[in-house]
Amino acid sequence: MAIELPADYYLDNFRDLLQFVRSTYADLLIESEKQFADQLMDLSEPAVRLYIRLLCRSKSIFRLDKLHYSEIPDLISAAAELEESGYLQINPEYDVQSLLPLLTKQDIANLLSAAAACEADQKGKSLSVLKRAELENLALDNLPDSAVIFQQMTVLEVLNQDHFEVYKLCFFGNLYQDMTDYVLRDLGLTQFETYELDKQYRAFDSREKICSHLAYYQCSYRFDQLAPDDIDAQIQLASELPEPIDNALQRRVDRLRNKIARNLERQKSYEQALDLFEKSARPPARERRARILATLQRDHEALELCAQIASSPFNEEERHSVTAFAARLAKRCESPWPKPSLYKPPQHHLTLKNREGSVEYIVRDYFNEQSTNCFYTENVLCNSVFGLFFWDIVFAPVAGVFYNPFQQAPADFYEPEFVRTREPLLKARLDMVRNPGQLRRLVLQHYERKHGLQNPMVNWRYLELDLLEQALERIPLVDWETLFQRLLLDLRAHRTGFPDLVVFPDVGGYEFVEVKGPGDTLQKNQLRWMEYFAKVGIKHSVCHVEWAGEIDGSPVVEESVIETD
DNA sequence: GTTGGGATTG
DNA sequence: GAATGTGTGTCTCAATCCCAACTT
DNA sequence: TGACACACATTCAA
Ligand SMILES: [Mn+2]
Ligand SMILES: [Mn+2]
Repeated sequence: MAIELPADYYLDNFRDLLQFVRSTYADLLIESEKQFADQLMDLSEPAVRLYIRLLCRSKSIFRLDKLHYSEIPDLISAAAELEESGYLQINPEYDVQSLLPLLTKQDIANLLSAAAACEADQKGKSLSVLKRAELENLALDNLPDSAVIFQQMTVLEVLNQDHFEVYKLCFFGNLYQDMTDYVLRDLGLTQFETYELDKQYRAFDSREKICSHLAYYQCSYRFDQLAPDDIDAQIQLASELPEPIDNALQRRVDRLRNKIARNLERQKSYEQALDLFEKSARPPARERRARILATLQRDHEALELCAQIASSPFNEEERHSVTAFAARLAKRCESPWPKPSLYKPPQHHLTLKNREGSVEYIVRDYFNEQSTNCFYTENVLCNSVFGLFFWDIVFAPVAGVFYNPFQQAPADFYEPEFVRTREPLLKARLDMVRNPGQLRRLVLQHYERKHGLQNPMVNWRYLELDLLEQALERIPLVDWETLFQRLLLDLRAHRTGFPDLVVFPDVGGYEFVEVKGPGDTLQKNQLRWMEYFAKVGIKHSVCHVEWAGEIDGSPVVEESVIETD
């Protein structure tokens, strides 16, 4: 199914985005941003085409001689027109360092030997054995001025990228999506559910919010440019983070704070890390603070923080994260602390022959040779059935959560208010589970009708129909209900940690099995699912695998499958 | 001479 | 043998081109 | 370009 895009595809897409934002955000755009769109649309088509081509590429400077667009035969006049109207700079005043990425190794070597020849400074002919970075250093020392580069080539710099960023941010609500979303959709590669787009709902409802989000992305970008040991710059950067003025920004800023602070912690800048983590409201900020305090021997403060976490955890994950740590800490400073009771799931041990492929597939195939049918699904099964069953509620028309056609989920999907806002719908749907046939009907119906459409919980690639059929047949309705209930408690955190395998014995029933190869142990999120299984009576176990013929990795004469309990 | 990481394209 | 921290690989949209490191 | 699960190393407490 080769889908052809119209010849004007990138013009159309660009105009669509620009015009949407230009009209929807007329009250929030500043004058220069509006002019950016208005004047661009007055330029000749070849000029606009060239501008969009360059604007959608990842760098901002280009070599004219490397550009070849069959639909723009006269690049020179298009570029001249763009420069005339301020959308392009020809041969911008960049220093040698900024221009180097335009050059190949061969280019740099040629420039160097030309410069050396002029100065009668003979260097060895062996420039080509140097690595790229070494050549660049040589160039920085020996190429006096970017003029020598401009003698060899014409350079174009695309201007007004910052204005386009504003348009993209307003349109998508973020800066990680871009024009390729149009292409992927129109090629049929990622298809989105159709939901009502009300023009009154926008990603941002004030200029201040737009600016704050832009500032956040600036900081995020700058942090990625910094060296990990550049402590001062990171602290400075953290202090420049914008005040979070909506939930989305709060989430983004706190995630960046955590990222920076975690790095400071790694660099042993503990005090600064503590300060920054304290500004963050999101896990694992408090946990990290407690651990830092403990390494600083400030045990009582650390324990106090653990007590705070225990009494008002952000979520189950955060509460769980410090249980073992706090107990050890309490023992160290002889303070009282409830003894942590770790759930121990049922275990069994398998000795199998090692072969190519991951241990999960090996165990799956082993089970399939026994009298069972077994699938390696991890989170796919539970999440996908959830997504299919609640499909229309996920995409229910709630005010303000859909503002562009490229959303795979409503804006609030991973926030607690997702459940709060849709409480009656979710409750009614959950009550439907126990009615025989309803779950199966809705899941299969959505599997048919929505097949291939993006959904935050559905993984179409790994969700096979026979898995779905068997799971719906074997897993009792009450079990589905309890699985959904846990997912709804925290869609972000509980969508992970589901056991590797689902096993359907020929004799009936089912079981979730987590596979652990040599040296692997249960992760915390996996243990929490198992704890829950135990509480609600869902059969589950951990299957530890050892390799036949190996002891501690060295071969031993033995074979055959051994199973022990 | 191959390959592996990118950027670009539709 | 827990409990930590840290590093890796696998998803990737797929085809193509360019370029820089190399017997992988 | 992360999210997620796993692999591996180090440390520490019975
Ligand atoms: Mn797994
Ligand atoms: Mn596993």
